[in-house]
Amino acid sequence: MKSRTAPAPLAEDGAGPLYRQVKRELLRLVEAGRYAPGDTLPSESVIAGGLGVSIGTLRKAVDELVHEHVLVRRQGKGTFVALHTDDRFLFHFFHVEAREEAEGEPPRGREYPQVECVGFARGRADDIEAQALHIRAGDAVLRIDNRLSLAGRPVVHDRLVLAAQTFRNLTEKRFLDRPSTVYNLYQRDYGITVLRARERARACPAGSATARILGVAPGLPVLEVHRIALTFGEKPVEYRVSTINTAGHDYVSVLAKQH
Amino acid sequence: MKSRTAPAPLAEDGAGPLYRQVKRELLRLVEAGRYAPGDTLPSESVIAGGLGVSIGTLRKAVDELVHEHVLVRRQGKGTFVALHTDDRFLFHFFHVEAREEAEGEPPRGREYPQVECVGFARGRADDIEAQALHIRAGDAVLRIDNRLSLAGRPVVHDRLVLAAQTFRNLTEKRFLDRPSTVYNLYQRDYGITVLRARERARACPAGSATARILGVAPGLPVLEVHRIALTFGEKPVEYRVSTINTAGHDYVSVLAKQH
DNA sequence: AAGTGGTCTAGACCACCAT
DNA sequence: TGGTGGTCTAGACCACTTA
Repeated sequence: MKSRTAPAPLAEDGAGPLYRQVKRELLRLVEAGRYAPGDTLPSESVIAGGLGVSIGTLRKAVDELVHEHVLVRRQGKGTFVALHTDDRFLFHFFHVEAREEAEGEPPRGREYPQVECVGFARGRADDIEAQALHIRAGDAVLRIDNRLSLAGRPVVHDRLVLAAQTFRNLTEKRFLDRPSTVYNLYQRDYGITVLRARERARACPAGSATARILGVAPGLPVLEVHRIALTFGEKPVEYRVSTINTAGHDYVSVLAKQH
Repeated sequence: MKSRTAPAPLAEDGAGPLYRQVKRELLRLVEAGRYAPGDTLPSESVIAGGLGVSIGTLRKAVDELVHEHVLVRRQGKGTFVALHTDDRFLFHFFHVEAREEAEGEPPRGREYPQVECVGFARGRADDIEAQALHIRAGDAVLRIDNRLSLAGRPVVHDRLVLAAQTFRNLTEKRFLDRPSTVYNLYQRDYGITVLRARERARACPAGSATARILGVAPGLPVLEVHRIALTFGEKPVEYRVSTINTAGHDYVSVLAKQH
């Protein structure tokens, strides 16, 4: 969809540099759904004119939003509100990779996990879930269990916990029928864009449920990753516990700058 | 130290946008030691003039280098080659945090680890170490074992493996007498700046050596983090295996943008 | 050819720091 | 007070996409 109308001029309340005010204003428009995921924004000169700032200032604001994956620029085409359909986004949040065994192993690069839903239940939040999702203990939640396989072998057990109030009418069928990733579902059906996530990892012995799902012996050391996915305003959207069989795979991360 | 002289004009070979060429040139000067860690660079207008580009273009190049932690800007003072003494850098590479136990727990924020050297030995690289450090199996290496404690309790066993050829004359005494972090030692004494690192984590049972160092039962699930620290040109500098007792602590990471 | 983002420039002014 | 980086502007031109 195309958003043709330019935004109204900035209010005068502005704290800090002008380009930050512009950035906050754009963020506000995206958050409010004025510009929806996938939309083409008005051209830079139109936005700049509408807000009453120079194009250089507008560009600096957009630069930061692009860097934060809120917007995407494509030369010659326009500026878009980021969509969670690209492969790029999948690997932004999926960090499990096969370990290169011997030397002669071909570096197969990143692999798509095959996802299989093995549980979909409604329940009441326990203390930990409530704290993670900023809801009250006892509030209604959805608990979804998935098995992720790489090269045909089960490697990860994901348990997703969602506030039922946020994801109204989310049924197992709707969940299974999603065309793309889970985060794409959140965005497309609930207007929720996952911007970033906090993760904490620890080693622990496999519990019986996980052991069954992954096909390993109970008590085997596995990696448990607790993730809280956040949207605008640091609001928690999803609490996820990933249990990873690290016998042949690693949890991978890169520290500091990529370029 | 102050670097007063402006760089020479850019060669004409330039591929890509001008600001990238400028960035490469500045990077080259830092790499070559022309601007050393801690140095004040010439002012932006002087550099821009020397290179024959506008100040805006120079600033865009510096922007990227600041973002990659190669340079640091301080308003009113100047632009500096980044030093690895700031606390900021410590936590850039130290990602272990106490788990908040119950609700009433005070959020103590990040804690400095207390480091204790428990081993310093010379040896020959095995296949894995050689591959990690881009040297040949059998080449001379240093192996340093440290115990890291948080709030007085041993939590991490670090084994550092370094190519002896890169770190000539590094003795146990010199290592112990370092004034600051290990990465600061690399930079100050060997001119090696660690820019980024790749890490791979997995769960496994504690080996006997680690169990002894951490004071846990052998076989307890622990988190093993394999890190390769890189300097300019993606050159590996250090191979480090951190073994973490995750009974009361987590390995923490943030995905996607921080701002 | 027209419209978009990407680069580059030149200059004015502000905010901060040292002296 | 003078020098530094930080912000903002206005305009020219380039590179890419679409029609």
